[in-house]
Amino acid sequence: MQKRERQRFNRVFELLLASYGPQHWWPAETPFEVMVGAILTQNTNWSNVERALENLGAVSILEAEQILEHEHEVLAGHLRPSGYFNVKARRLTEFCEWYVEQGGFEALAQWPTLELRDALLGIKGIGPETADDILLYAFEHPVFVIDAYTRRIFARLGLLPEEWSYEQARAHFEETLGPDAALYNEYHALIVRHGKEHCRPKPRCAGCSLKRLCRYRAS
DNA sequence: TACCAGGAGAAAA
DNA sequence: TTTTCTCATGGT
Repeated sequence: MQKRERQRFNRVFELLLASYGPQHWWPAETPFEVMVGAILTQNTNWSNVERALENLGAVSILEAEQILEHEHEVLAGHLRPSGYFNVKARRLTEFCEWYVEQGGFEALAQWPTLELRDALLGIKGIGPETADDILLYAFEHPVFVIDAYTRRIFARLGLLPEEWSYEQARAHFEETLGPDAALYNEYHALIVRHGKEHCRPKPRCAGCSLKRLCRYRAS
């Protein structure tokens, strides 16, 4: 059963990779920038996040200590293009306070996966998807990221029940594919690429150019 | 004009 | 416990 499921998941990955090629994720210069991007991209188009990151980079506040030196209004002003700027300024500040308290990247890189995940989920504003983005793309832990595109695409392919919780879906991907951070990295990036281009909420995959992928069904 | 975008937490039912 | 509401800019 699991072997068959693994073949299905691998087939989808092969089709995506053949269609789009390697995505070289995450689009960031440093692990900390990955973390900032993961918070800013919550329910927001990435192009808007890039504007906010450019604003932060332009005034040299792309390090945790630098972010903490700024007032909420100043930080929120730089984050404005990413939307929800007041919420995200608070979330980014709370995250940076924790990050600095723990000793920064080098210290956190020594933590076991589950311990780090639990700690991240304990920070207000860091939910499961954001935590897993950070774990996978900043710390290279083998954690599969489940986002809206993953749910939509795999539900339409008949490979993921829509009613499953985040943790159920993540466990299913990880048990099916086996622990492989490099694979998870590329797979999630390809899912987002395909989701952006061909799998919008409505209409259901009409006009999708990936005929073989979108016709693929578990059988 | 309406919809959508790489969520999360608080409030209400 | 589950559902609904709020946060907000920018592109299509």
